Amino acid sequence: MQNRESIQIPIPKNLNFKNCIPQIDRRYEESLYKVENGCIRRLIRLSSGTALIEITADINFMNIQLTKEDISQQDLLESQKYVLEWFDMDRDISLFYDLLRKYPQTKEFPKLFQGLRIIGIPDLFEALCWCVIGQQINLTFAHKVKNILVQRYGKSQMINDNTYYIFPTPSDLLHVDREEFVKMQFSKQKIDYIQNISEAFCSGVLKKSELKSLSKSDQMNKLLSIKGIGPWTANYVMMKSLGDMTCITYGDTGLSAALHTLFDTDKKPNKSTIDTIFEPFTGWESYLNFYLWSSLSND
DNA sequence: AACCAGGTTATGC
DNA sequence: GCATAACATGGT
Repeated sequence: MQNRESIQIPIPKNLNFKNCIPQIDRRYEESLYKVENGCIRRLIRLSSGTALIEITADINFMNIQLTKEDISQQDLLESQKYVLEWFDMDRDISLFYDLLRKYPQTKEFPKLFQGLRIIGIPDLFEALCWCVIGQQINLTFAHKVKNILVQRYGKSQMINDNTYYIFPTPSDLLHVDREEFVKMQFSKQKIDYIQNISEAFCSGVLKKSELKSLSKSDQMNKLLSIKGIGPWTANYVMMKSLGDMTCITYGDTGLSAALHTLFDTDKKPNKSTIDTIFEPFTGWESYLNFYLWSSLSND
């Protein structure tokens, strides 16, 4: 028997739910959540089982509807924590906005993207797999591959005639035959990477909570020690999953394009060029990186 | 039809 | 250390 409960979270300064939605609801197929009329629905994993959350917002509050069997206080707490992390709500970004206004290339950002937060990927394993899938292929295709993987190996639940999926766990993928991955259009190289990463989680080499307690350079080294995780992926997941605010996705196609357009750099700016541009944003590199990505689809 | 895509590893100088 | 090739295939 499904029960329903709701939670209200006051919306912090410089968080605009409506302006966050385009970052979640891209024009790609997506099976991990549904976005419709300003409402985001997705299945999430709580310690006592899965739950559907439906997120809406008015001017002052974010409203989270929880659907689950036997909802406990703990479930409500964990759901709230999930949303706070997903939307990076526990952060005051006004200092970042002050910095953006200082420079001609970014001074319009606070207006253009008012209240946009880094949209996280709370599941570290999902973030890493997404990086591997997306490596060197176009995003349309990458989303197709991800959706097939999710629908085939992720847990699903039917609620009110809709099927919702959760990204597969490392053990869900650990023993999937290579042939099955080939059918899903993974390259042999990417199959190795996915299996390496799954194994790292299953054996305890990689664990989000443990990684979060390490220093930045230790996190980086641990991630880079796994075959399939390079500098781009390490920075990406540290930004999107570990809450590190100082990440730059060097070599990233989108970042390069944005810097070329806005800062008149080479089409593929090198590390020192990028560092010079990011230097004044120390402590907010991830946000600048994220806003630069957003600037690509906003012309 | 050619070129590119939310990169990473292996190899060679 | 830095440049280059191989990976692998759909999208534009």
